[in-house]
Formats: sequence, C-alpha cells, structure tokens
Amino acid sequence: MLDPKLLRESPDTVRAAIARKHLEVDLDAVLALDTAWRALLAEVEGLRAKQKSANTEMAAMKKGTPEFIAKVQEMKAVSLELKARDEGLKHTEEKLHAAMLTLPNIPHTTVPEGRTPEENQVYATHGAIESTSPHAQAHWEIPGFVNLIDFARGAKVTGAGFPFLIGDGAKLSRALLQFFLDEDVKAGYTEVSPPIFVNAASATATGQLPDKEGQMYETTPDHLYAVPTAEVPLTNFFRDEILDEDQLPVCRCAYTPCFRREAGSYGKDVRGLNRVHQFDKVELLKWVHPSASYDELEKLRADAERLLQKLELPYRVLLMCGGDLGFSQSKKYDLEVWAAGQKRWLEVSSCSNFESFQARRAQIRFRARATGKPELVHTLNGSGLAVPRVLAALLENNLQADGRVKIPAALVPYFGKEYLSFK
RNA sequence: GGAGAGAUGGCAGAGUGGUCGAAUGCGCGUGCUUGGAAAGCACGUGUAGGCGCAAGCCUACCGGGGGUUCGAAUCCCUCUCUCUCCGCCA
Repeated sequence: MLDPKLLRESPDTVRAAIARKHLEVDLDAVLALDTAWRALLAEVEGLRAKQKSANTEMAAMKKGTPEFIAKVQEMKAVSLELKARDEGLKHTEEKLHAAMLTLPNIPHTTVPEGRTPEENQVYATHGAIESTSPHAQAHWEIPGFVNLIDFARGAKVTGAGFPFLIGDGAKLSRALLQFFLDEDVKAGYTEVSPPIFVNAASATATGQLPDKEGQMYETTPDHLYAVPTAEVPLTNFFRDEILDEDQLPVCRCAYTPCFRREAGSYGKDVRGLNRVHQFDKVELLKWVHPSASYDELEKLRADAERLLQKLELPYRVLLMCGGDLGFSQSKKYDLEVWAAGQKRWLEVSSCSNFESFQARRAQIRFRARATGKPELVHTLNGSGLAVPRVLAALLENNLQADGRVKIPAALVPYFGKEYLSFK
C-alpha cells in the first residue's frame, strides 16, 4: 500500500508510477474518495467531541434533576446523528481502503521503461550456453527420467503437478536444499523453519489476498492457506511490530515446500519440472533501513547468483522493466538458469525491493534513533533458490554421453557421489 | 476432545457505568546532586488519524468484532489467543 500522504500531496508521482507499470487505475476516483472521507471524519469527530464534553458536564450534575434529564434528551439526538454519520464514514473508509489497495508501488528510477517481458533488460550473463552439454535433452525426455521423477503416480495419488521424487531424484533435491541453506547461512542469513500454513491476515499483509486467492490452496474447515512461498510466513513474523534500529538489517532464510494452484497456466511452460503445484524452495528475506535498501538489493542478488555460480550453471540476470514489474515491487531482478535440453531460460530466483509497500500493509516498523519515532522498514526478498528448475537444469546441462549426470563439485559432499544415475 | 481461569501502556499490576488515555511500582530518558557512580530528588516517557504556516487543537485505541446506554476498560453477545487440570497422541 502507498502512503496516503503521497497520494494527497503528490498525485502526479502516483499517476506517473501507474503509467510506468502500464496499469489502468482511476486515480481521480481515489482522490475524490479521500476528500469525502476527510470531510466525514471531521463531522464525526466533532460530534464525538460534543458528546465527550457533555459527558464531563453530566458527571458533575445530580442525576434525575430536570437539567440532567434535559441534557440526556439533547444528547440522545446527538447520539443518533453520530450513529448515522459514523456509518457513512465507515462505508467511505472501506471504499477508500479498497481503492488504495489498487494503487501499485512506485518503480525505482533505475527501472527501465517497457511494457512486456521482452523489454526486460539483460543485466548480466554468466557461463557459455552454446558449449554446454552436447548430449542435452529436455529433462522429461531423458531415458529413465520416470525412475527419478514420477508424474503419473503423483497424478494418481494427488493430482497433476504433484510428482513423486524417487532415489537419486529425491536425493538430489535434498542435497540442493541442504546446500542452499548452508550457503545462505554462511552469507549471513539466519535459518528459520516457519509454519507452512498461514491465516488470512498474513496472506493479506503480503498481498496474496484478496486478489490472488485462487492461487492458493485453502484448508477446510480452518480456512488456513498453504504457503505459496516462505515469503508469506517469514514477512509476517514481524507483522505489527516495532524493531530496534540497531537490529537492522535482519536477514533470514527459510526452506518450505511451496504450494501454487497455478490456475490458468498452460502450454509448453508447464512441461516436466518447469511448473508444478508443490515444490521446494529456500527463500531469502531482509528487513532493512530505508536508506540501505538498494544496496541490500544488490547484495541479495549477489547472494542468489553465487549459488548458481557454485553449481557451475549458466544463467542470466534480468532487470525487469516497469510493465513486467510486480504490483508491489519497486525494482526486481530475475535470475534465469539455462536449460540446455529445452534450450530456454528458467526463472529460479526473483529478487525484489518492496521499499515500504509491504511494510505499510504489514505494519512493520523500526524506532529511528534520531527522532525516537517509528518508521516503516523496507523489505526485500528473493529465492535462494527454487529447487525443481535448478534440478531440471542440472539434469539437462550435465548429462553425459553415457546417460549419467555429472554432479557439480560443490554439491558432491551433499549428494555423496559424483554422478547421478537414472537407473 | 472435556472442564475451568484469564487477556489493561515496554513490563508488572490497580481499576465493575461518567471527572479514566487510564492509579501505583519497575524500566527508560533528561536534569539536579557526586571526584565518579549508586541511592535520592524533580520533570518527562504509547500508537495512529484529522485540522493548522506554526504553536497547537481535536479524535480514536484497555485482545478482535458486535450490542445495551445520553455515556463502556467497566454490562451483554460472539470470536481469537494464553494458562491450569483431564483425556488422546508423533
């Protein structure tokens, strides 16, 4: 959510932000609601003030005297009027709040112009994609793939997109998780194991609700949501809290399974491990001082990149253009790994700065030493990393002539052997 | 799952219809005192919103929501959470 003061004092900034994100929002309607709300608020507060001073007068009077009874009669009318006005105020407030939630975060000045994913800027590319794996095949076409990852059985037991991982497949997935967590902890993140179901208040604070309700799995009868990413429980950890300035930055990492209904997905994107309903991911989260958030974003990106470098996987970094930037993000880098068999890039991490947008919605603040007043923190997050697509890239890029997959040196201590077998 | 007790400011803990944004203690901050510290003394110490150039003024908040009343921390309903006991269980 944006600062209402920013909207009032500088609506053109907001208008420009909406344009850069290529969204359609009736800003004038929001402004009109805000004006109406303030007028109603003044009326209601005036009536309350009247009620309060009458209360003090009546406390000093003797009950049952004619003047007391007259005052009660007078204040009955005020009470009725207040009730009516207050209803109008609440109604307007709800509409205003809903309208405020339709306003996107302001893109950072370094975010490139653009409308579509094609206009994202290729910020950096690492590793040679042409020379990798002459034997590469799309991972689902590698002979013996079903011995490692069984979609058919998963579909029988649960549904499409819930594969079983078996033998070396399960082991490689576990090795990657362990490797990611160890590296992230080394980089200064504190490991957290959060709940994987969250309540509606948490899902609302991070923006999954109300708009993306259909993307989450919901439980009955408790109405909890299976987390689509560890970002949700992790960010909500400090919801409605005031941190010490000295605490910042707080850096945390967490592994969770992630559950996404992916309603509306189709086509070649969804083959194999590219898109599944349940997957494992390590998420990186930072709560930082506003003055440091863009430095922290670069560090976050570097931390995620280092994982791919140690795995010796070719990848590129995209700087998202305004139109492809998420609703709540100010700046975002995507990390895409090269999948040699499919000959395409797969997104394995998305590193974003939300500035105070999430923090305002979740009311996460710190006490500024200079003023003693609470201020909103800036939040950032990024994957470090998502397992299935990294696993897919390893299978495709490192496939040898003999049908085995070479395990990168950094992962061997975790995997326990140098080659993976499809048998 | 059954029975009971509770939720008040940073913490502890008063307050059962009006003068209560809330006693008192602790903590914290500033000052006095001191060679320095402790103790002591004095003053101060929540969050949010609106109005105002400002000084400041006003309003809301006693777990959440609803109700009764001229008026609710206080009475009623409801939800959530915590604690104790019993049962069950990895």
